[in-house]
Amino acid sequence: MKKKAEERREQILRAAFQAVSDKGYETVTLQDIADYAGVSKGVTNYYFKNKEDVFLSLLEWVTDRIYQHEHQAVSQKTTAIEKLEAYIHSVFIDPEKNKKFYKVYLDFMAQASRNPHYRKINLKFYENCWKIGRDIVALGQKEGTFSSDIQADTASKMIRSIIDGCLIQWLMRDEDHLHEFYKKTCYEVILKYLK
Amino acid sequence: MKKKAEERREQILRAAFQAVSDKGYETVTLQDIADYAGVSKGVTNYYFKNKEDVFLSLLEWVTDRIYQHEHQAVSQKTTAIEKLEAYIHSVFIDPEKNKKFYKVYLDFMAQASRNPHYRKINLKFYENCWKIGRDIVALGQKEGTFSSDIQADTASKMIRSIIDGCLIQWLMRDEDHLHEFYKKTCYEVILKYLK
Amino acid sequence: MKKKAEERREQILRAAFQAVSDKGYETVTLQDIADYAGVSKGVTNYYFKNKEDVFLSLLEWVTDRIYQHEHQAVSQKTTAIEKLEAYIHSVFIDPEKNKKFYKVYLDFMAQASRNPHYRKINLKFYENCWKIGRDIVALGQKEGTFSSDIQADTASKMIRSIIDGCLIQWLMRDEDHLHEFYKKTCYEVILKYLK
Amino acid sequence: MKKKAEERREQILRAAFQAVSDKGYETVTLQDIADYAGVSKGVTNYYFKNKEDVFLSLLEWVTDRIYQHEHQAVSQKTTAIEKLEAYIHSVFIDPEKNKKFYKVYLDFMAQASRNPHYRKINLKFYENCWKIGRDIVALGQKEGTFSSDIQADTASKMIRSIIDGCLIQWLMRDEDHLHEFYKKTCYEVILKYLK
DNA sequence: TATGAATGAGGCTTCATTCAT
DNA sequence: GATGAATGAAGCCTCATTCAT
Repeated sequence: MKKKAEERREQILRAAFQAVSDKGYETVTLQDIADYAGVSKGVTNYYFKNKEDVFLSLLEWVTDRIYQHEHQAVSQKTTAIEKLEAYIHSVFIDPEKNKKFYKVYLDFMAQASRNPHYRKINLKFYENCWKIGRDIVALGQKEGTFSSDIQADTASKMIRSIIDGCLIQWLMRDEDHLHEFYKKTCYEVILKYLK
Repeated sequence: MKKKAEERREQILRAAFQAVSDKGYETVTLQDIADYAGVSKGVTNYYFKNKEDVFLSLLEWVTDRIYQHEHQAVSQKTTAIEKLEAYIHSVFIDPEKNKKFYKVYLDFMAQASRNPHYRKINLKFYENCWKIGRDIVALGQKEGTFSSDIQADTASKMIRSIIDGCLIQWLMRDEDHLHEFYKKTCYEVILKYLK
Repeated sequence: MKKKAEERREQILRAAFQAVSDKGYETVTLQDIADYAGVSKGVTNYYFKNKEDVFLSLLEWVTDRIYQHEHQAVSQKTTAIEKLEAYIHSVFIDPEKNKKFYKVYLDFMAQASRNPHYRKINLKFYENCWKIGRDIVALGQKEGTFSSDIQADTASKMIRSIIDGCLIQWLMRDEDHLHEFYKKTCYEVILKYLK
Repeated sequence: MKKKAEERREQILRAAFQAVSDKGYETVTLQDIADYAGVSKGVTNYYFKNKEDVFLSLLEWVTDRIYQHEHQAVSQKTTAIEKLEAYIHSVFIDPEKNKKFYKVYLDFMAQASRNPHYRKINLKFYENCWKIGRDIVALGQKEGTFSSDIQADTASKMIRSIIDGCLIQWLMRDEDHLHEFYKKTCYEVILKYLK
């Protein structure tokens, strides 16, 4: 039954993800989430302590999924350049998915700016992302592909800043066709920075 | 009397800015704003059509102020490098102010991701910022300081992406002392990109 | 200045009449009335104690005007039948005016059913109307036109009941062209009753 | 469970009827209705979309109940005169009930004069009432009791006009003992008209 | 006299949460 | 486990009224 419960929770989180993406963090109601999940209103309160608990769980779940996806993509490549490409490629997955995630992610960052619980979960996500970046940079330096003037640690922070900065700006412009532009340019900026 | 009303509106916007920064876009109430402004509850509805009108006005007001400040800083310098430095310097003004603004700005971007009214105001802000960046890059290219391989237009988008990406990451980490790090590194990344 | 004030009050009452007819007793605001009167918001409170005072004055003013009009019409005729015709004619004046008045009058009767102040004013109106009816019936009986089986007093109550009943039903049906039907049939019913 | 909900709605409508009768359409609050129903404030919004929905439902419910009552009374008699008597008797049921209903009904007519939703419901009520009247008149004509000069259709409109006109005037006069007078005279006027 | 800025009470409505079934 | 009826807190908004100018 532990198994069943786990599935139920994920079903709700998945619904919550879609619901929040559609309606926004503060606008979405527990009723909305229940509707999206195709369950009754009470269920959410049965599997989660309260609304905030749903959202904290959602942030954790979604950032972890994103990270796993990125990690997997990168780990399948061998050279630093290939890994960097794979990373960017997995991050800029496609307009639909990026939109869905970054809408929710912006909501959570807005919360995180005032609520340490969200901040803590986001920090874990950051650290995972930084790790990916740091490893790529370190590998590139070992390969001689990237400049040894830069610090892998510092670079990892910048890589994620640039990625998030680009995808947020892309989201704000609300023109799907620019996705390609931001993906390509983001990659170029990072590459030039690392070389 | 037109004058008086204008002052009143700004007084309320100023209060709203502080209130939203403290409590968050969705959490803040009109009562909060009135309290911050030291006026009665009804005043907000007297000077603004409704809550959303306050917020739209606030976004417009605050982004315009920011832009004016940046513009002024840059226009006082003559070389591209000086201008870029001045730009970064005026953006990364200080931890307190950056925190205050980016908290509110994140809130608004979260709204903008679903509400075209906010998106439109933000786009105007973007365009202003891009203009600053584009002019600096174009000048740098004319001076021979910056590479002529890059497009000023493209670069201007990246400059702002990097800036916002850095400041958001900085805000999320909630460590004031990192402000210096992000400011310096942001500048370096941009410079390396432009050269 | 007593004169001036009286004119101002009437200007406001006239505006209030139109405003209430358009928007309804409970929906209309003092601002609406001021707008209709082309004066500033404060004026209403200057010439009337409060909102209820405006409405009480309005009911008094409008019912008195109606009565004066009816009275004048009837007094110009000599025979009972002519007077009755003139009465009905002046009551069923035209669709536009009947609509305007009965909308307001219904509002006031709804109030009067619970508020004795309105009830008292309406009673005065009733008594005026009854007087018209009673005089017509008495004259008709003296002439030998109307049956002497009926009591003039009783008949006067019925005459007004039938009139109001007809015009209210007409108003509720919201078909202007039925005005003629109700006018004609109302007259016939009364006549048959009196003969 | 559908059953339970239906009962709840009726419980609320019953409470609303009493509350509106006591306090008036515009004065009554949802809190009042909840109090009268002995439930919490939220319940009303649970069973009805909003305040207007409560009122529309109330008008429909109450006019239907009245009609059913009248219809039943009439259908138990066989001759036209008996039916007419039964109709008047069921309409002029007693001062208490007439007061309660006509207070509410006046409120609704005041609304109906501007709001087509109310008007539509009232029209259905009218049509039901007219049907009762028309059938009585037609029967009377077939029996030879009533004049064949009048049109049943026209008469049905007049019958209801006279009834409403009398009961409204009676309500406005606020003297319970006059109930008998209006009942008797109303009947006489109608009878004389039909003969 | 007249204006309209300011106040604050009060109502509708939404919704997280509880809890009996 | 699951449901959804019921509660009541809290916010937005409207508007009569006051009052300084």
